[in-house]
Amino acid sequence: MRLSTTSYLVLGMVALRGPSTPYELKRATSRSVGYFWNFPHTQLYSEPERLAASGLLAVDLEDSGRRRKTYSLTPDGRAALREWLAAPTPEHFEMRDVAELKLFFNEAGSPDDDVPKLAQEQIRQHEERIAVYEEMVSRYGSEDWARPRMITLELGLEMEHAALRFWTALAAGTIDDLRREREERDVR
Amino acid sequence: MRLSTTSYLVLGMVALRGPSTPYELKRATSRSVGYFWNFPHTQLYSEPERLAASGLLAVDLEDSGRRRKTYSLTPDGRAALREWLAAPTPEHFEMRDVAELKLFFNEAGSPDDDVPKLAQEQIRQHEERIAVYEEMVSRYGSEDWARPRMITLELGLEMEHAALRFWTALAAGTIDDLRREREERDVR
DNA sequence: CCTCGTACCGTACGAAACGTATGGTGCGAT
DNA sequence: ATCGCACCATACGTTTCGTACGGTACGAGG
Repeated sequence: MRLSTTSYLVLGMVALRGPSTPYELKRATSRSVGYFWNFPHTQLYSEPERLAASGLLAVDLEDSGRRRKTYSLTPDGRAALREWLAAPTPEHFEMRDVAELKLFFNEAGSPDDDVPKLAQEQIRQHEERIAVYEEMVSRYGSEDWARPRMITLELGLEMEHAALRFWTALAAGTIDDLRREREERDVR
Repeated sequence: MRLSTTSYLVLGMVALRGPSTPYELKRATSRSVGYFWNFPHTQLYSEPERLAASGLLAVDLEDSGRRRKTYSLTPDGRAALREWLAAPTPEHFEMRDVAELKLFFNEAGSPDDDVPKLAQEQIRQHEERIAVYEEMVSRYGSEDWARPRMITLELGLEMEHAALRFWTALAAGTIDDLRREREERDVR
């Protein structure tokens, strides 16, 4: 069976807390590790079931009252967790930011200038951020950050300035690139 | 029809570039706006189709050679984009970071200390990062960052210290909380 | 007691996203 | 002229998402 990151999150959480019910896992993750790996709470009901089916968790059913399942780690589960922890980690992380998206399209404008500008306030905030980024870049030095597809901000100490350079460069450059590309096409 | 963020990304991109084929969109997004909103390239084939079905894009089929569809913005599409840009933006962004997850479970250890520690080098990097975060926090001040469920790091100028405080606090505190919770239960 | 309200807890299910795998197309090099 | 490779498009099975609903305990107020 194929294990996703969410699977390991469950495994890790059960290892951490000992035998747990889905609801307990939900409470324990929501304000901690959930920040690094977000998912709907329904996964905490379905995922342990999958893991139990593969023998990585053991189930214990409540005999009375509320239907409730308590999951605990099996030796196999512990081994899987251990293996995952030991395995090399991808050097990128993913992010999805609606606000930055909007700013992107706003800055870019549309061919006939018909896309509405965002509120002044939002733009001001954006500019402040850019300024902060630039200051940070100058503090941490600069480097090439380009990466193929998929998320891809550098991790570790590199993270800060890679991310910041990225944002800065994006706001400063890429939009011009797109404009240029468009004008070239329009000439033909 | 329900529009997702990806829908608006397509709309915005077509507004930006003018009439485009999916492949052109793919190239244009992959190294720019795709960083803020990642998705598989197949979406750039299916999503415009959906949008065309709702009349937000117009399709133009190539008559010869390679089967190719060129999409362009309709007035309705432009209106939808405009509406989205004008609408209030959620103040959070999402992230998914496997490395931070691993560090979390590593630091936490397991009840019987049977989960393997990560390599020294990874831990060193983590500690360096924490140090940087703490320095930044002290530069930008501090504030409460707690948030309900769902990703939720503050956006804007707040972003840096909220995110940094979060990481710092997480590494320093939450794990102890979980340990404590576990021990309490074990006593009973 | 006993009901009613409310916070707590669990799951079903349709819709969307994902990602791999595959197959066609054109163009330049040999 | 054909071969090879980069370019481009889509099908389709799997996973994830998130909403919406339904049951369960427990305490407050009658």
